[in-house]
Amino acid sequence: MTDKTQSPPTEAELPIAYDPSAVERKWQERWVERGTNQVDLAGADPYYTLMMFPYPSAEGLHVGNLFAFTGNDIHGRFQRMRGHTVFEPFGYDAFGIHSENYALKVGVNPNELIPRNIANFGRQVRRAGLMVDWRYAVSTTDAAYYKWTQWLFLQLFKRGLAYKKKGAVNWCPFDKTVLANEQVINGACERCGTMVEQRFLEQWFFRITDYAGRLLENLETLDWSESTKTAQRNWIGKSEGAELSFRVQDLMEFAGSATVGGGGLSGEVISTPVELRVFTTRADTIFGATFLVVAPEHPLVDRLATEEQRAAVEAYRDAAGKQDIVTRKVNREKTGVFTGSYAINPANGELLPIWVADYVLMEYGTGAIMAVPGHDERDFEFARKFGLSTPRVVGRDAHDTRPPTDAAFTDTTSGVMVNSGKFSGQGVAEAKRNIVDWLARRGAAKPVVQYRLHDWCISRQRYWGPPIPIIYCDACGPVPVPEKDLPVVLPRLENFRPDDSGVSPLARDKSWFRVSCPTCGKPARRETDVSDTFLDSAWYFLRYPSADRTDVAFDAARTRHWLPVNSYIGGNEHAVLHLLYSRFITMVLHDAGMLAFEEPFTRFRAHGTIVRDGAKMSKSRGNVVNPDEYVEKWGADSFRTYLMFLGPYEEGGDFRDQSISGVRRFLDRVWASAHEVSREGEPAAGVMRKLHQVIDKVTNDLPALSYNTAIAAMMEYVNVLRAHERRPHVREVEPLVQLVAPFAPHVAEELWEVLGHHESVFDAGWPVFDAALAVEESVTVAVQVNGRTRGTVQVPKDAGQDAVVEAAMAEPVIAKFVTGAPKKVIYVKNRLLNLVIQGL
RNA sequence: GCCCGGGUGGCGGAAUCGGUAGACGCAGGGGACUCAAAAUCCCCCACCGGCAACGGCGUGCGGGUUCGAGUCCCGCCCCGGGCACCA
Repeated sequence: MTDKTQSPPTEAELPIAYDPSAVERKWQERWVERGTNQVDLAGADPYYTLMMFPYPSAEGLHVGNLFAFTGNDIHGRFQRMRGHTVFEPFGYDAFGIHSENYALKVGVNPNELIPRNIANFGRQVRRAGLMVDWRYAVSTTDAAYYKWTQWLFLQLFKRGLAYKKKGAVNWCPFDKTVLANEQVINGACERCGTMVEQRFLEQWFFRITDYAGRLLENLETLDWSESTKTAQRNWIGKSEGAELSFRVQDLMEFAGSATVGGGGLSGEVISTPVELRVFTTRADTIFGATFLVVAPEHPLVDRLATEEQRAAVEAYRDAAGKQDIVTRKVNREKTGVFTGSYAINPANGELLPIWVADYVLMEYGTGAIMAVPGHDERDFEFARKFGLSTPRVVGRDAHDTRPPTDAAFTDTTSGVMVNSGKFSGQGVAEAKRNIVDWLARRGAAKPVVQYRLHDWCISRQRYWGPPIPIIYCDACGPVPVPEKDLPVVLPRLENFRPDDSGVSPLARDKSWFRVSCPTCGKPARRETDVSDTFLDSAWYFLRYPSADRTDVAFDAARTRHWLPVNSYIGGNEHAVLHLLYSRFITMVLHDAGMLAFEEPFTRFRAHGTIVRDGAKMSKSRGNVVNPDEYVEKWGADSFRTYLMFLGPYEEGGDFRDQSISGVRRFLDRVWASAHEVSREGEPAAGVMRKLHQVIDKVTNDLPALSYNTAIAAMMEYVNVLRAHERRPHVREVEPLVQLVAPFAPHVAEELWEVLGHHESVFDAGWPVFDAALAVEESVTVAVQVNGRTRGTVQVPKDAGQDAVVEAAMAEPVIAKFVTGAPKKVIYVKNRLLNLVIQGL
């Protein structure tokens, strides 16, 4: 059977050589002619498969893009072959700083640059053979798209979910724009790496914090990668704790009909002591509080500062105000100053000095804390520096009462309360509940839930984005642009470079921003900020099925039919922001009665990243893979299949030039098999057995995105198929072509035609697994003696233990280790026999 | 510091429930075909010892549980990513 070469085929018998470029050109044209990739939006059994749409960079398609798209395409093609009507749309996320900075760098207006990039990107994507229905492609930069982004803003505005506030914001001095907290990485701008500064500007925010609880709870219902869910949970950052009130000594608050001022207090003054409220998750440690700390921006700072301390407090606050947000957030030595005031610990009546320190953040909790240096690392550090005491209130046991000396004792699981009055002896969790209850009864505590999540700042003082649809009128205030006047078209600006002024370049175009008020008709001016790119991408999945509609953002019937998205694939770099914002927007529209569901993506999987030679691809390293080159050399089918083969899809892998040849050889062998088929006689039982094992394997691997192992299984089958000196039977090859189709669509179409079919292989269904054909009649059972493998025996499938023991003892190599009667025999059917002689 | 991943041959990686570690592919070695080369086809390929049969050893390190551990438990080390004064 190795004599395949005995009668070499004549020239005429040689199969037509596989020429990928010819095959791919042919089928890409034919798909267009036949409308193969056009989805019937009213089709039955809809399946919406989505991938994160790309930013169309000037450098063109990156292998990482293609890796992501291909994985999604395979999923879509597979679902189609299984009988679904599959919608696999494509689009471009082309607004934003990334595009604008590049335009600035090369000196080309983004209005020209972006369409050029999109054209190039589209060409590359088409070449890769994606099953995209281009009739529903979108670009966020089209007025027909961003009209609805603006509409979306108005929906939030209408519901009080969009508001303007002046706040400390992250300002990138290089990009000259405000950044969301999410876009600041280790204190630096995520785009350019410049250290971010603090500025106070009027900004538009979305009230995503109103949805924090739902965004967190709903995660339980989603079929998402656990790591993505964890990232979202951490970002939302729920903390359950308590708000505690500390009465400030000798400081009163006046209410009622009282008047305060020149003439002193009037007779009917109602005065109450000022309460300083703190948030804590460790109410159990209240007996260990030795001081309080307020943030420099805390509204009570002025009143807390005593005469003697006023100068020091003001100096400290001013210095803190000049610092950028980042410096404050980075770990560094603690600083602070005593206000001169004291507060009363509601638990034991002790007087606690009140400090101002910038390690307490105004944005979180109440902007004030009770410091328990014995049991909090930061408070410990602060207490050390300023010579404050660090008593112990939680010990390893009831006798462990001496103050921690080296570090705070932060263990909350095993500790026992000490030095805590009547709560001493209780466990931490128990004490926490009891102390909050006890203080609550006296009006000094209430249970509170806090989130780390901040409201979403959507203003950008930049050019390349959708103008925020608001008009400012001196008489009427901020007025939303009436929906009938949308879109507010982004005007073409020749000078779109941002400057230090803190206002958008759009503020230079007077003819654009000067308008009359939609309400009163008086002269007014437009908002000149544009919105965050993340807003563009927070709803694009809603737009796709309705991309051809000009009258609505998303058509109700189509949305009902297609959404939520069945499968969403994307990069983990968007695991937090994009997915969180999309979920938020979906919830808002759900609450507005426009969507029946509140979660947009039923299933999400993050794909891995591709590195090359063990390192991230980057221009500076010179290890960037240009897909065009490889498609040219090996064909899109080989390239796609190789990308899926180089590692587990959800982990990515290492790109090696040499290794593509193995995948190409595999496709060559499939090609040859299809051209050599025989229609005579019957398929070989052994081949059919392997075939059905592989059908089963591939059918299970594809939904799990285990593409690399599916390909390995198909390779194994081809090895079996071609191991015999015979022409393969048509029934051995047809299912193979179907299995290969999602990976290598062009070759599969060609071979399907060669095998005599007229319809697209993607409309030919999926091979049906026949368990009876896949069954092996004999199996190899490993035989161990005392747990060490000593050999194998070939036995009939499902053989009983006695038969296997007998077969094993018949093998001298095994029997020689059996030195006595087995004390115990472990038999795992069809797998393993273990004879235990010694031990036990 | 905290939270996620991950560590298996020369390389990329398999091993679904604790059951023959290294599937599949690349690279390498040998052979067939060829005037020759490419392509194709066949064989070998963790490491140590051995001509071989075979034996030993082996999944980052150290312990443990088990008849049996890449897989489970405890304690570490290293690499990649995310968060980072969030009370």
